[in-house]
Amino acid sequence: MILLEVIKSLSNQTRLSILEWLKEPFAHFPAEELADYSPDLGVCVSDIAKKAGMSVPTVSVYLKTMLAANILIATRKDQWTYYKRNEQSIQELARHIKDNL
Amino acid sequence: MILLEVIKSLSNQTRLSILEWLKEPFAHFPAEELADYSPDLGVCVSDIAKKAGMSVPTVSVYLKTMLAANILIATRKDQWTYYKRNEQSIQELARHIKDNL
DNA sequence: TGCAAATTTAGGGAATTACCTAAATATCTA
DNA sequence: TAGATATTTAGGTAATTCCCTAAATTTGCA
Repeated sequence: MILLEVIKSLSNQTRLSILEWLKEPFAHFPAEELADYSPDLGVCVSDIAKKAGMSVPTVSVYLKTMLAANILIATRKDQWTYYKRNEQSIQELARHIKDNL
Repeated sequence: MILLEVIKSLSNQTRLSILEWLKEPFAHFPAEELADYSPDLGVCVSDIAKKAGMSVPTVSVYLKTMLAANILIATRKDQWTYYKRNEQSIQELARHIKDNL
């Protein structure tokens, strides 16, 4: 884990919020959009962009940044890319800060 | 704790390194400079700046940023300002990421 | 094949951050 | 009080980040 990369991927309010929204999708996204939601997949880019009130390209890049830091997991299915949290990496981050920072 | 503020204060390699150096001052600063070192106080600004290879003003601002985020503790003594880690806050950060992020 | 929907990639302006030097301030000491 | 040392504040340039629109790509489907 490259700590600086992970921290940078979280050093923006929108990206931090996305991570929180994905913790409980049903609490943050309209039910229609989650019609065929699965915890395996997560939420697609355009739904996240709508929630963030930002353009799809901006959010797409944000998600890729977090994916590169291994904080999110992406799955392409048909024409959608779904993102979910990487709970293991988030716990690893907490552990790393606790023990090594 | 304002998570974003804390994360931003750590989102720079130099600031991250400073936090690590302060974990074990004797492993990272010349013994002469630590002649009257005390864990209560920590290390002074100019010693940290020298170690970082950066100007004193830059490092002074960096340290203030981390102080504002409550990740460091500052003590003014005579004409020196000493900085040490705020271990409690660092553990609180780890806990916050573990439980709330 | 060809259109439609979702996403990604490119390109660019605005805002923020990085980091410097110079100047101002604080504090000790002669 | 004057000088020396440490730090902070101010001010500026360069690099990076933010976040947009336009264009290109991917994939499903008629």
